Amino acid sequence: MSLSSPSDGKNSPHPLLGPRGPAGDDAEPEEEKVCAVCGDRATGYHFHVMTCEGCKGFFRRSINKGVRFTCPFSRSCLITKAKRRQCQACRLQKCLDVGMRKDMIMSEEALQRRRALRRQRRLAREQPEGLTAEQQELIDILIAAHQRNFDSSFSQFAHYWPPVRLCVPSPRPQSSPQPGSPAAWPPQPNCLDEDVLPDVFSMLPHFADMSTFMIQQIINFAKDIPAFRSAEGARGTSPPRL
Amino acid sequence: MSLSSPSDGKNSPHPLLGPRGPAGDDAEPEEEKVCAVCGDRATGYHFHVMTCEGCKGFFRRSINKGVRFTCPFSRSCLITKAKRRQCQACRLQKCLDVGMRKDMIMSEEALQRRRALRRQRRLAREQPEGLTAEQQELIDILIAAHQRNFDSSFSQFAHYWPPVRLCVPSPRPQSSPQPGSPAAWPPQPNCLDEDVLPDVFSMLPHFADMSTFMIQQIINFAKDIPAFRSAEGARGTSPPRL
DNA sequence: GAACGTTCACCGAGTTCA
DNA sequence: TGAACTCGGTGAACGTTC
Ligand SMILES: [Zn+2]
Ligand SMILES: [Zn+2]
Ligand SMILES: [Zn+2]
Ligand SMILES: [Zn+2]
Repeated sequence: MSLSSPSDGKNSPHPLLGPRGPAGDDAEPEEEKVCAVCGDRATGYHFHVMTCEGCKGFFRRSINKGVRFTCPFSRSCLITKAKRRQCQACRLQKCLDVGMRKDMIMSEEALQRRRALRRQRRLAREQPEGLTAEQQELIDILIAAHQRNFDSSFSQFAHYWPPVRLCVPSPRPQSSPQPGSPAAWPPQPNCLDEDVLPDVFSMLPHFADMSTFMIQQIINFAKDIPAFRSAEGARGTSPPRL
Repeated sequence: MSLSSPSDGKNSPHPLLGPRGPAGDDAEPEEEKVCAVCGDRATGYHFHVMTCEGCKGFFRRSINKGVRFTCPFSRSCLITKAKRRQCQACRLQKCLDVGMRKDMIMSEEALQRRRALRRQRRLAREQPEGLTAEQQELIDILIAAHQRNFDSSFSQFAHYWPPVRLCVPSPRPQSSPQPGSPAAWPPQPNCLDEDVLPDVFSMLPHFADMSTFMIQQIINFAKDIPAFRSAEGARGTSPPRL
């Protein structure tokens, strides 16, 4: 098998994994699954490389701790299943050589979020919450509508940069930001002098655009709620087309 | 994200417009079915764009969960079949860029309605399914016999008016109803005086007639039920001839 | 048949503990 | 340290509706 070439067609999902292949022929579940680092039995792809459980954990721990190992020998130790624990420096080097990617280790911040989310879910699962089925359904509808339509990161507002920054007219010879570039935000306090106030009016069309967008979001949210639609039908009022 | 589409040949105007391929060669396997997002084999239009099953599911899940992905790189990752799982942010961005429409994802409310309707139909379909064929047959027989023999409007009782109304002997010079005419029913309260009680006995023949009619109806109903007929044969009892 | 949703093994991250 | 876990994302296969 091609040695762990980084461009390897790792897309081989073993089409015979299903109903077992020991039909008699091939008779070889034969695991090409060999750790690219130490040669032990691999358990799958870990950080983009087929490795064993040991090298998987070793790589994550080493990278996360950020320690720098030192080889007591000539930095060319052979890494085998039996000797992999002898030299951490060469083991880690081998991990990197075969292509294990440190960027596939979750960041500490991502971990925090994941842990918090999981704790939350655990709690919610263990607290039955004496709610009616209808109540739970309504809650689900509201949550889904909110999640679908609320841009929690406000990334859509990136399309609504003002044509000219408010602080540009400032006499200060500051680092003049390029128009439209997302730099120097929020505006510096010195930008709030009243000498720039007249320009505020020139921003009105921009504010109008943003308001339109926000109202659109709210309408989309409301459209996902049956109570709103039924009220609309009863009153014959239709949401404005935008 | 205009620059994230170097290999973005998704602008192919019509991969398979119309029933005939452009090649003219009939019997064209036409593997123009390529996912506009990742290049994998597409399975049809999903949310307004020709995509594979993976991108279809990914798009629905991502939108419904409302999560906001963050690209660990420069937000210009190439999306291919092999690498599409590497960066969810760029994959979702590509989905939106090629025109996948989030408004074609069913809202939670629509899903709940769909699920409820399906449960209802399933239940209605499986409820009778829980019965034996014989049981279902017997139910049909009973219903048919009932519908054939039960006079749900009691219109037949119109033939059994008493020859003389109970309240006729009353001294009151009321509107003496013509015999056999369906008027002034139910009897007025003043007819219930005990001075008319002796006349009740004169009604006995009338009651007998009515009872006879009703029993007749019941017998006719029973005759339409095979279980009754077989019991009759076994015990040698025969229904009274009327 | 097209295009929605649903299901459910499977995969690979992290996590636990001897 | 690593074998054995938890668990959420993934996507091929499938069910349903029009
Ligand atoms: Zn290993
Ligand atoms: Zn070494
Ligand atoms: Zn795709
Ligand atoms: Zn990216």
